[in-house]
Amino acid sequence: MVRTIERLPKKQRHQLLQSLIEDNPFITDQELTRQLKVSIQTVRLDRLELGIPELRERMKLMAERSYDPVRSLPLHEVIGDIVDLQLDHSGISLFEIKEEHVFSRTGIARGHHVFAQANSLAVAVINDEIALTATADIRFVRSVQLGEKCIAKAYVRSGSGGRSKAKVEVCSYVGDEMVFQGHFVIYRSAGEPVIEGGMDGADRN
Amino acid sequence: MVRTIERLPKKQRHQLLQSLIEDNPFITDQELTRQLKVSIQTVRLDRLELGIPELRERMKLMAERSYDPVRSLPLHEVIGDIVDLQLDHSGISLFEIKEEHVFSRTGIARGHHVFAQANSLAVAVINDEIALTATADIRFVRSVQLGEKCIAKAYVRSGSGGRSKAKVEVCSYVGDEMVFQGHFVIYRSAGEPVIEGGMDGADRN
DNA sequence: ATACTATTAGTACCTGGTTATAATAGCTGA
DNA sequence: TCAGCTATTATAACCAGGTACTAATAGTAT
Repeated sequence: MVRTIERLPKKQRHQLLQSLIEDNPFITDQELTRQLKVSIQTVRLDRLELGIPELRERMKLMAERSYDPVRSLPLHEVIGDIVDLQLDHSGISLFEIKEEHVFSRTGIARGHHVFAQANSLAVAVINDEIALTATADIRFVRSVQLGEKCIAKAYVRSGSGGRSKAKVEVCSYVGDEMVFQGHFVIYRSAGEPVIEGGMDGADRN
Repeated sequence: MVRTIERLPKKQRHQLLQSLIEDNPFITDQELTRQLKVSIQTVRLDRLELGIPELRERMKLMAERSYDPVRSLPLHEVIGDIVDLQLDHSGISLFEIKEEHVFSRTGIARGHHVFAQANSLAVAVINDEIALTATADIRFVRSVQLGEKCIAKAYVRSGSGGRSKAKVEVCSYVGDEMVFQGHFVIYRSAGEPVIEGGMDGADRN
């Protein structure tokens, strides 16, 4: 094994290749050939062994991940899945904390996502054509972690009649633990409730 | 002009092509050929005229945008573009209200987007490794419309020292008009500010 | 010597295009 | 009516960046 010192042993080359691709996924096999000082076939065999897809596949994967219609618009229309809705009375929604909702360093959910779930629910529970948040007084009781499922429960406290403001209280839980509490005041259009029945609210935008 | 009704006039085809690619950037010319009922050459001429790059270029652009090491984190994590940041003192961010942020029926921005901008800024302005929103007291002064540009200004009111809580006031404007006001209480890790100098904060995720 | 691994080489083929050239259809203005 | 124009389609050469397969070579271990 008088391996010419020029070239690394296979294992080390694999590691180097891994890291080269990792910190520049846009590198071609040609370039790798030059940097690793081995033939292009070797580079390709190495990729095969390591299960690293070709340049175009890598780009496609990155593009797809960033395109994912849910992910790219993390704050879409309604945040969370509304699983129960009694208009002008109460509602429940579920929201799972995913990668895109957390501080990457700590895995703790950004406050505005937790707020968004509560706000969406508070607006959805108001049985009116137009409902807008006027004020909110909120408290993040404890931080919510990546992977946890947030259950938000909303109760209309007053203003369920035809008045122009409604008060809604929303509490969010992970398991039994309360993680968020908020008092919302919601403007409503004019007490002209749109009769839509007690649907799941998915089409109430 | 007894154009066989099968095919659309050029202008409409261009529009259709635009929207087809827009809501599926991964479509090939082959598929477009089938959907538009014209030859692949026509599809390519159309792309040329419209300045739409080929599939691979589109994927590459998407991949690059999502990969850009500086931009990718702030883009996903912070809502709004931070244009000025004086740590522990003040900050300004811009956020344009787009289709995906409004109630489709009314064109009015959903409250949680306006909140998200303010919350992001309030957290960003705190010069600490970990900063979390504890409580917030917010008021939506007037509704924000589709297309309007929200300018959020944050000022640290107290707690800029090493204390474990900081108070931040954020006001958002459209032009001269105040549209949102919020008082945030932000938890900070332990008063161990990371010295980064007065940078623009782009690398503070 | 034999078998085995690592490396290199070469060829055919693939996708999803670009570029250039040409042919065709259909209408338009003089 | 006919030249000229636009829109469309066809054809062929070429490209990047690969995959898949076959084969040759060098060195090493048994």
